[in-house]
Amino acid sequence: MTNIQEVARVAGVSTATVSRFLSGQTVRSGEAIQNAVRTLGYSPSVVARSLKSGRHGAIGVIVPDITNPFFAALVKGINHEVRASGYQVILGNSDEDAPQEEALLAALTQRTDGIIIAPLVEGDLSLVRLEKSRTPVVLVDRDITFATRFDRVLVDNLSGSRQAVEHLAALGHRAIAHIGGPLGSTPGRARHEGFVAAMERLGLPVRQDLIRISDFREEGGRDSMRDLWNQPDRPTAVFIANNLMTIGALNALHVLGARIPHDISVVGFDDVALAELLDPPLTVIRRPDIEQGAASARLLLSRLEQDFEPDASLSQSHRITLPVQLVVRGSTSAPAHREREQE
Amino acid sequence: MTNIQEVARVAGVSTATVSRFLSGQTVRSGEAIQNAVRTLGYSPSVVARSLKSGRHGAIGVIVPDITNPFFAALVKGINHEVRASGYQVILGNSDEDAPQEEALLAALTQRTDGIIIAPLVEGDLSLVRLEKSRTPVVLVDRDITFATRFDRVLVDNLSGSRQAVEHLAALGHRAIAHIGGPLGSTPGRARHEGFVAAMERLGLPVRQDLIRISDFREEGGRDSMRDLWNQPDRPTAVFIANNLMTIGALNALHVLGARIPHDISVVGFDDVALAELLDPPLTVIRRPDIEQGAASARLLLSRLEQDFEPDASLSQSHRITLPVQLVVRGSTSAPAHREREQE
DNA sequence: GTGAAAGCGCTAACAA
DNA sequence: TTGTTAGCGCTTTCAC
Repeated sequence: MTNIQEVARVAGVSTATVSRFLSGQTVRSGEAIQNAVRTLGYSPSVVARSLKSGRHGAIGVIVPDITNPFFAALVKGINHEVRASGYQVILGNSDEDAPQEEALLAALTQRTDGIIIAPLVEGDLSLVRLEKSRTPVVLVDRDITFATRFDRVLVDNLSGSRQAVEHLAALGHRAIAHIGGPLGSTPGRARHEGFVAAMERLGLPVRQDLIRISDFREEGGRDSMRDLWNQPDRPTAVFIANNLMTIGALNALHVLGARIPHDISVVGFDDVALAELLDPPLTVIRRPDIEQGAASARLLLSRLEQDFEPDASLSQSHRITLPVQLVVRGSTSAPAHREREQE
Repeated sequence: MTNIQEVARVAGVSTATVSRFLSGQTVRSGEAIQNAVRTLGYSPSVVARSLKSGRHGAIGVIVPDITNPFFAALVKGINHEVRASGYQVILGNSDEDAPQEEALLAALTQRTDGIIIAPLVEGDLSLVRLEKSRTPVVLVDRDITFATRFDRVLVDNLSGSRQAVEHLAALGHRAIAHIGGPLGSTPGRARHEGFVAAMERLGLPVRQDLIRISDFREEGGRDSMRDLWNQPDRPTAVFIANNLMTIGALNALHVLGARIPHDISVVGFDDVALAELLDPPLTVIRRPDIEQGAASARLLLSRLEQDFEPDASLSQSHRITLPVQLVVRGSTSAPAHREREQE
């Protein structure tokens, strides 16, 4: 790789002049430098620049599972928002694995100027040390219990669960099951809590035998659903805490020969691309995904701008909560065997 | 951020000794250094290390669209394979946009030791200069027309198209439409060529009015399908070149009230998670996705190892082609109105 | 406007 | 085994 010295030599100037020219200052020998740069195919070393300046021109994004369409859409929203800012978006996938997340976080904080992260769990240890540093961090979709310094963009999970339960209850369901995500994570915990709270508020029984805490993955949803189905006293409806588990559960029900919604009503959290084309179309709690990414990117970018100003530390941390919405399609109906409920 | 000098000062040794200790050599004052590191919360600057050593401990992955489940799965395969190697995987999403791809490539080649990329087009200009450098590059899923230096992991697109056409022809279809991707990209070109070649080999008419070249995106598939459906002389079957366009096309047919496969048979390229739960279940060409990522990662990692050896440049570039497979489900059947074909 | 020189944090000779 | 020192490529004072 050619370096700035060589350019300086070819152009017959000092490295300082080349550097100035490259940063947009007007210099006498601009043309000669331009030529030298082109001839040598020179481009400045971002590593050396980073070392010197402490800035990287990049922001890091860490998601727990890039194969989850929700996070893919989130990233899309971030990309779109950051595009014009001059920053590069660098993405890391922790694959729902704590050691990987920790390694990623260490790697990306050293290579970027700020981080957008959906932490694995609310007690995420690898974020503790970050709180003391001055790196701007935005938590997206998943909260942590400490770190008041960080900005946050979340969705109203409690409301989502409530809408799902109220919808099912209004149809006449009492034996409503829940397949939840890890209770250590924000969406897992909040959707579970919202489910329990809504059931209690409506005077419906919260039956532990109808609650399965799983892992936000397709296989987990499949196994949990199969398990619920094989109970002696089956539920007439199920509320599933994310898209991948819903897909798994639908596959399980398909294999088991269950008829939806006749045998069981299904509400998923997160819309999916094909929801309307499923047999039957899927009733879901829908939430903004691209917009959630965009909001977190805007928050981070404004922090980065702020960093250049003296009174940076004064500004409060922001917390944005986006609304969610029930979308009723064909996978929910009144329970077929109402009499079973009377036992 | 504390640096190595401070650690040295606290431990009462020189920076060189600290550096040696950190790189695993045995030093007399190891314990004191260990303590200083812990107390100060020190971790070495990867930027400074990179500048000094020229190595980054990371590999870059550039995909055209992270919201495409195929690429998400590809990334998963890469992650899984790289996990134990000590390298970090850093991901970039070019969003099917050439300037973004170029910027990403520039950014990642400077921050990583090697690149896995699915280039936008076969004449990708931003890869030209990389060929001259010594950065290891693996092309995955999409080829380029130059650059014999690079390794490649592709799938047998021609065979995929042939299998799709033969399946439809065997059912009795003659008016087979094709919704293709950009002809400048490998999968777009190869699947289109495969379609035309298979049609000709079977003596079926290749009707230009039944071919739409689109963009691999959901909206493109939807628009193309609507367009085909509104033709005076409709096709009885359609072969669609990727998953996202297939989803778009299915949505369009749903809105138009078309019955699948009665009114039109559909074959998609790429399996989708919910294919079996669709109404009707979707017939597709399936290909290995995770495995394709894993293969490209293995190729890159072996290049990186090679780089430490003297005769690195001697080794040939590799080319791996993975097979694809027709999966027949419910979206294909014999055409309903055979008589229309006789006109 | 320009050049000399210091230094960002680290590692690898080279001496001791 | 350890310390001294040079230097990776760049930017930015400070003199001129």
